[in-house]
Amino acid sequence: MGRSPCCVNEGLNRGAWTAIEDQVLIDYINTHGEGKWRRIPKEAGLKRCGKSCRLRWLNYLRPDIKRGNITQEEEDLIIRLHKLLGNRWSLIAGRIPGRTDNEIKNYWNTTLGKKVNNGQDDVHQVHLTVENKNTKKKKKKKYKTKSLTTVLDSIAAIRTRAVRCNRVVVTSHLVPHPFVKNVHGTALEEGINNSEEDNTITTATATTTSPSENLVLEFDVGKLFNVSENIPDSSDDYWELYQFGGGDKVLEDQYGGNINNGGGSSNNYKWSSASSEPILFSEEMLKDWMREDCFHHQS
DNA sequence: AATTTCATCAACCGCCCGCTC
DNA sequence: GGAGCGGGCGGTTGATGAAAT
Repeated sequence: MGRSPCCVNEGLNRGAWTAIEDQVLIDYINTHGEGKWRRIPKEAGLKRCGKSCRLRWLNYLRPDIKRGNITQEEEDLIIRLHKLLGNRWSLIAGRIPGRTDNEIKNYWNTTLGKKVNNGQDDVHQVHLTVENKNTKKKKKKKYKTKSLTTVLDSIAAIRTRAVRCNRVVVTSHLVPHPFVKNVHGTALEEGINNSEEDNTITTATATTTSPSENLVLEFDVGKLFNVSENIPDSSDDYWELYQFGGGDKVLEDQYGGNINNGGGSSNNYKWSSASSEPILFSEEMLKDWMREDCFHHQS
């Protein structure tokens, strides 16, 4: 049995919202509050899908939405958050007061994606010849810049949803990198040194039968990112973002975790969902993340 | 001035997840 | 345990105005 549609489309208005519709929605939500979106069209007398009402409210009508151009500070933050979180626009928007995920996503796709693109090397400078729908009648092809997401997708599979990352595949040509060497030393060929004294990643194990094969890292992300014990160094990016976003409380809210920050020894921090599939990262992301200055090496 | 191309962004679409029954 | 619902999310589309030709 298929999934029932979110609403009956017949007789519903589509496209841009009118000022009257906006006012009806605002009045209704001011009286009854947010939520129960599917009830709203019926009860407020709007000829709109409940989802459409939700979107209109969240992206446009909400009183706390900030209007106007994205500032330089916000832009920097978006870039850094995107580096950290990928295309998880709602999470990024959650760290930027007054901005919506839709707005940030649009801003990225139209402006920042290109900016960041221009600062990268050739792998991002991919152009595709595609037929533009608007010019179809002219039988003319033009170049259209692919979105960064699409470009990255063409390089490797990227899981953008919040997942429990417990296995990472590092392609063979990236394995002899300082990060891997520093963390695992000669363990690549001899088996991973899993002692707690000398490894930053103390809970990781890795398997490979020869140096030419892809390295599969398996680890317990809960232990790896035990925020109560391994608070990042105040000099690194993550710590800044962590502080900006409100620290433990935000992680708890966003990931549904239960963070023990009271000095106890238990680690019950959890991620929102689990997957046993390995996560593949693009070469560019791996290179960037493996920069020496990305890691705080414990002495 | 007219036409074409480009940039922007609100809105839509389809998928996913958590919750309830 | 599974079906269905409600809500959330990210990707994509299309209308519109600006800029270029």
